[in-house]
Amino acid sequence: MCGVRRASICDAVPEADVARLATAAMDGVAKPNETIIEEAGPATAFFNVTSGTVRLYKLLPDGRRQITGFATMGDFLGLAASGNYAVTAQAIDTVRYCRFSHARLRTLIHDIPLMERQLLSFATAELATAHEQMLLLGRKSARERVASFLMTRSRLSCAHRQSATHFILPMARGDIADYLGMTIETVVRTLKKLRDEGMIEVANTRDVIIIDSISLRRLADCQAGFEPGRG
Amino acid sequence: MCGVRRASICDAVPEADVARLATAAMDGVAKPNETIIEEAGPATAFFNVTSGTVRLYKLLPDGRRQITGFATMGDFLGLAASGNYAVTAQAIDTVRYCRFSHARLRTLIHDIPLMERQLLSFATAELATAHEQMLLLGRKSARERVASFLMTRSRLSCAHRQSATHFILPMARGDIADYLGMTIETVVRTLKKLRDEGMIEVANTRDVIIIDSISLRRLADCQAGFEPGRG
DNA sequence: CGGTCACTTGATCGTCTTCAATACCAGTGG
DNA sequence: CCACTGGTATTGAAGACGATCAAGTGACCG
Repeated sequence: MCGVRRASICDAVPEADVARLATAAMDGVAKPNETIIEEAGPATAFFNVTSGTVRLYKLLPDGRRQITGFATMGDFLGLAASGNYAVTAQAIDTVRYCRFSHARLRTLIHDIPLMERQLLSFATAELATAHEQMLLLGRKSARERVASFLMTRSRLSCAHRQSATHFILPMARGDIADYLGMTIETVVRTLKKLRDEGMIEVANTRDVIIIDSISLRRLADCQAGFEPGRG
Repeated sequence: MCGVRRASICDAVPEADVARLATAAMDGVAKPNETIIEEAGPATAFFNVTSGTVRLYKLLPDGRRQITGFATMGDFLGLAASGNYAVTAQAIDTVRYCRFSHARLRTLIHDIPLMERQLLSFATAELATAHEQMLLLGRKSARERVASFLMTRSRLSCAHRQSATHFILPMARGDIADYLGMTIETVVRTLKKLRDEGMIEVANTRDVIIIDSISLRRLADCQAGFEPGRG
């Protein structure tokens, strides 16, 4: 019995089918920095995160890393086009999840056709997020990237019924850097600058308070003129 | 009656259902630079490209553009998570397509459940491509980006039953730049350098011949040591 | 305490952008 | 036929943004 009922994939599943879902799922826990799925590894299961935060990333042979996203409660891991996973998924903190083997999921999808629609809907939403991130990586400045990141975290906090102006970052500077396509140093300097300019407050390196959300949003959305003379 | 039979989405549709598909589809043509779907516009239809090349992009308020991908024969446009399109789709050259209204597609999916699986499969493949592009945009150098782009075009040419070493780029330098997250000038200079180094040949700005595919691939995959002293 | 690890800060460097000029090519009309 | 035009491509010079390199700080832990 796992937290599957509260998770996004299963929200649309009729109450009557939840029991059947539960029999197909298996609980699991991953410790910090434990790898849950590995890029290019054979795709044998789907995962549904029930708590904690996961980093999804791809590596280059020389070690350069691009984090393609973070997964939290309700998110879905393991969609694979070919028979192999496209990205590595690694626990940032302690992560709890439900695991569905492909074989079981197949029969499940057969029994609950709505499930497939749910998966398509999830994949499509992910695709839109990926496109947004491509815009960030290809065309935004360091300032704009960090501002966008903070606004996204703020929205996420809000969606989890928590404060939009005060939230805690589960990931370290290095994760943020590899997510935004920059270096740790530039992330630190940019955060410091936003702090000095009075847009945000940062405590204990993980604790963020958004002071001037108007300016921050304008910066994240790349609307000019948030502060004349400092382009 | 459109080229729908040859297109990827419908490949898996039983021959018997093709007729039903055809009744739901409507032919269309887009002239160069004509917009087919618009970012944030209400999503009312799906499109299946049958010939030509489409650029998919997002814009920033100040005009910066990120091309998220190119669509060609067999590709699918218009997957939308919310009720609105995520990216703009614009014809590069003359584009022919099939159009399915959402309403009709819905009944179609009801009739042909396999269709939904096909859509999910397409979306998942797109997602993997997007992740690959995020790695490129966030972590690769200009040289590596251009090499990756050329290798991708080579693979595409190959998949279309044409030469892997000689192909024609349907898009202009500006499109390549906005796809790779760089400027036109840097694209030009990088291509020139690869030409000077004997990896490729370029004629008429659109005609590419890959001379040294080993080195080019090594560069694209970011494996060091392709040419000592010129890192 | 001495160790490690993450974060922060400073100085320097290089890649890519920006700005500007020029070349090129197709189409148009004198 | 040839100037003229508009768009795309190319090349050069200068500058900026962010990366790299290096040092220092602080927290946590054995």
